[in-house]
Parts: sequence; C-alpha cells; structure tokens
Amino acid sequence: MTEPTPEQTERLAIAFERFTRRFKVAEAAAALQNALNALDIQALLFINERPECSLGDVARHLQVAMTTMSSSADRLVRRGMIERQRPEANRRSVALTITPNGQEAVAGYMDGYRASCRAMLDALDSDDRATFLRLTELIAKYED
Amino acid sequence: MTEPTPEQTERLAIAFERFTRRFKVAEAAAALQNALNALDIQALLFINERPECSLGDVARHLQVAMTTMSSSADRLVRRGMIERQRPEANRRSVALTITPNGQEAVAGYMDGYRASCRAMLDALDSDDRATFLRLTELIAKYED
DNA sequence: TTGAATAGTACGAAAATCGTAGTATATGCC
DNA sequence: GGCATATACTACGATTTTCGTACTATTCAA
Repeated sequence: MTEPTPEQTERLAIAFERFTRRFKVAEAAAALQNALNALDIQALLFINERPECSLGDVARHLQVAMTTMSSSADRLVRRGMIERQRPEANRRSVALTITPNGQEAVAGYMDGYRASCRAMLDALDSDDRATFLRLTELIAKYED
Repeated sequence: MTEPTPEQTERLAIAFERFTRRFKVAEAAAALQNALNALDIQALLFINERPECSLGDVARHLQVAMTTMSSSADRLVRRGMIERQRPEANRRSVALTITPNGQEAVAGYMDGYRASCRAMLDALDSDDRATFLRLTELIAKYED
C-alpha cells in the first residue's frame, strides 16, 4: 500500500481541525448544561461504558492522578450520577456504576455528539455518505 | 438531497469517537511537553493563526471569561511565547502576536496533530485516500 | 465636552489538580 | 499462620486555574 503524501496529510489536518472545533463546542455546551467539567463528563462516559470499573481504570484511561479521579468521583456521587461500591472480590477497590441520573447526562451528551455527526453527513449526498461511512469505519478499525 | 438515517449517524458517531480519543491523547502529550494547559495551547494556536488579534477575540473564540483569557495571556507572556502590544489605532485593546518561542510550541503541537491525521490516511489505499480527502473537505466547506 | 460604551487589568473567592502521607486489604514467602 | 510488601484508595494541604466584581484607560457620540 502506498503512503500518504505530506500534502494529503496537510489537507486532512486542515479539514479536520474544523470538525474537532465544532465537536469541542458541542462538548462544552453539554458539559455546561449539567454543570459538569470536562474531566467529570469524560469519566462519566467511561463509567457508562464499563460498569463496575475501578477508580484506577478511569484515572489511567483519562491520564490524571489518582487523587484527581477520586475528587471527580466525589463530585459525581454528590450529584447522584454514579455510585461507589466495595466489591467483595477485592475490598480495597471501588466499583463505579452509573445511576439513572448519570445515564440522563450521558444521553444528553451523546445527543449533542450525534448532532455533530449528523451535521457532517448532511453535507454529503446519498452515495458519498455511504462511501464516507465505509472509509471512516475502515480507519476506526485499523487504528486499533 | 436525502437525509442521513439515524443508523448512519450512529455508525459515524461510534467510529468518530475513536479518532477524537486519539487526537485528545496526542493533544495532551503536546501540551505536557511545553508545560502548557489546554486553554493556553488553544489560545496559542489561535494567536498563531490570527496575528494582532485582541484578547477579546481569543476569549470569544474559546468561550471563556475575559479575565481567564487575561490570565492565560499572562502565562504565555511569562513563558515568552506571545507579546502584548498597544495598537495606536485603538489604545484600549491589546494586539497579541506569537514569538519564535511560541511558534516552536505550535510546530510541536501541529506535528502531533499531523501524525494523527497521517495515521488515519495510512489505513486507506491510494484510491480510498483520495476519496476520503475529497469528502472530508466537502464536509469542512459545508459546515461553514 | 461630557456621558456612555468598550477593552482590558487587579484582586479576591471558588474550584480543580496534584503530591504526600495515611488506611485498609491482598499477596507472597518463609 | 505470620509478616513484609504491594495494591487501591482517601484525607489533607499546596498550587494553579477560572471567574466575578470593581476599577482604569480609551473611544465614541450627541
């Protein structure tokens, strides 16, 4: 397989910066709506996808100090969005699970995210849309 | 033009989440390298693209309080990455310009960004790559 | 020319992040 | 089993960041 040229990479970088900016704005708006900061919403998304995960899991995933994650969990518990449990299997750790309240916040965030994605697809006609999806999924799979 | 189906939107949302996560990691790494926080690096990128811009311009663009932006500028000046000037045209405002030192930091950040973009293109063969670029640029243009 | 609007800064309060030290639990080795 | 060590987390305090309020300097407009 041939390599992408520097020009191609540059073109993609420029085009992509526009998307990511829009996503960021949508993200910030969603966080604001629930009065959550950027870290807390990311933590909530992770906990939603991985029920019973530990504090350490989240801290590693988001690359923050353990104590920072502990504070974030405090805030999420205080807002009734997650619960801390002591699993019998390993009573040192905590198992984090999302509450209905937290799921609501996640749904709100995902709606905004989907709206951004939809806006992208709106720019394309039916054929191009199918092609774009195929290629995007190809890239997503490859990156693993 | 037909509308995207909810299924298509969902597929794109899922695929896209992987990209943005990778970009975020690269971003965090770049910021860490220069000991800049997320806001400061975004401000620096904006100032790089719009020399002589005002503090208010940056604050509006990044959706933060004016005072927050003032503090961010303080930090960037202290690190020798930007300069504050009083333009004669309007002596209330400040014109922000990047320094060679700041340009270096921007270049480092952009390198990481380009690497992420390149990794995406690496997943595709030559034909698909050209198609993907065309569609991505179509979307970027449309979104304006 | 004087009153209102604009652009930014100073300062202090609130929040977030992180490092250090501590507690509780688990594991390994004798 | 018993004891040292490692793991998972929390408490607490220091530092940094964000932001609101009040202030200064400059511009605009009637």
